[in-house]
Amino acid sequence: MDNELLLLGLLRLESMHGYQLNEFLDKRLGFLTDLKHSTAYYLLNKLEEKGFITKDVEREGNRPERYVYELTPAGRDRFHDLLAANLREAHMPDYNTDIGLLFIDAVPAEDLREALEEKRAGLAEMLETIRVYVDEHPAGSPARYALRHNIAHFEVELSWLDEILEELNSQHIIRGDIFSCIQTNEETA
Amino acid sequence: MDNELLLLGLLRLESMHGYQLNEFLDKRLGFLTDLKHSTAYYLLNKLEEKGFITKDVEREGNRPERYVYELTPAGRDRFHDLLAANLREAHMPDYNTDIGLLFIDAVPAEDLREALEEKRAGLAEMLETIRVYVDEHPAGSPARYALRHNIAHFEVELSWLDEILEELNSQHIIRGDIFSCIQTNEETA
DNA sequence: CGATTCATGTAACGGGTTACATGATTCG
DNA sequence: CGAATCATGTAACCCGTTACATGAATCG
Repeated sequence: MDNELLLLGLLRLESMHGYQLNEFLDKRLGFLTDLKHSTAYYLLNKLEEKGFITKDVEREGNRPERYVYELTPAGRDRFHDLLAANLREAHMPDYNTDIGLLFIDAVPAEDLREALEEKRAGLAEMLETIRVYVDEHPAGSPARYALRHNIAHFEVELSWLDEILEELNSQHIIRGDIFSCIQTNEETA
Repeated sequence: MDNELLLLGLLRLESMHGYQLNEFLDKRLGFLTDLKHSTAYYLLNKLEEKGFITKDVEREGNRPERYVYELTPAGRDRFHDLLAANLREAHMPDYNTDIGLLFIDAVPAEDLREALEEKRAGLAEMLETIRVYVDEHPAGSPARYALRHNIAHFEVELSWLDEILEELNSQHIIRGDIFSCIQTNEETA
């Protein structure tokens, strides 16, 4: 759904052909999406079938033909619906990362430290590449909001890792395994 | 992969049958996974095919038959590999949420405020249910680490939303649209 | 006796990725 | 001339979800 929103949102301001969209996504929105080329083409076809966009054939010089997509009124409605849903919904911060954490008692302290240091280095590197971009975007622009949001999460991640690493270095020992999890009366829907 | 890790990690300490595993996941690990019953059964079969676990038929009284799974040595190796990978790899904090943020210039300020307030309320509620559990887990236990990690991310999310809401309330206007994104020389792999 | 629990699955679908296919054109 | 760019896709697969199916046993 979010990918659909992304495509509609781009076409809302400017009609584009698939290749052009993919270029934009790669080169200018690389910091907030990984949408693959084939996925984009696939989605464009689907959106056209559903009547949210229309396809126009175009050709520039002797280059291959290209299909320029334009938002329809129905597409504009769809965009607003998806946008409202995205802004309204609270969604869980990803917790799959923490699955490994549950089993740290199975890893020798030295290996654990090494692994987490590596993770930390990777995160720090990602953060640095993002930091460079944030200042290049105009203050108050949506992109800058998104980038700062991202940075905030990277920072928690890093300080979180630092906390664990510090405890590891101070001989702090992890007590208990996964079975020390207590019963949580999770309401079943 | 993370789900596989989770199942292997549970079976590492105790052989279990599918239903029992699912119960444990629902009632005691609900705060860090959403793994569905059918997915768990499917994964168990796959893990058995691959030789990471063995299946034993068991029956208690007149209850339906059940299949008790036990980790094999190959499974133990697999567990350690997946765990090492999980602990080592740096993975991007989810950015799909931010796609909506890119288009906030398309929403009237009042609607935007309302939507974000709703998101905020949802997040705050989730956070409260988690907070209750954290104190009930023994200090230094893996589960507590995971819970606190989760809480930290919820907190950034909330203060992040508060920041935006504050700017909205102080008549701060968002300038520029998605096309104000600059070119980021993302290295193509 | 009806609902819930115990226990295991299958079928269809959804969303996305990877790898592959195609073919002209322009660049070095 | 070979490589990269322009331009669009298909096929196979992967991981996971939803909805459905089954059937005995126990609970209230």
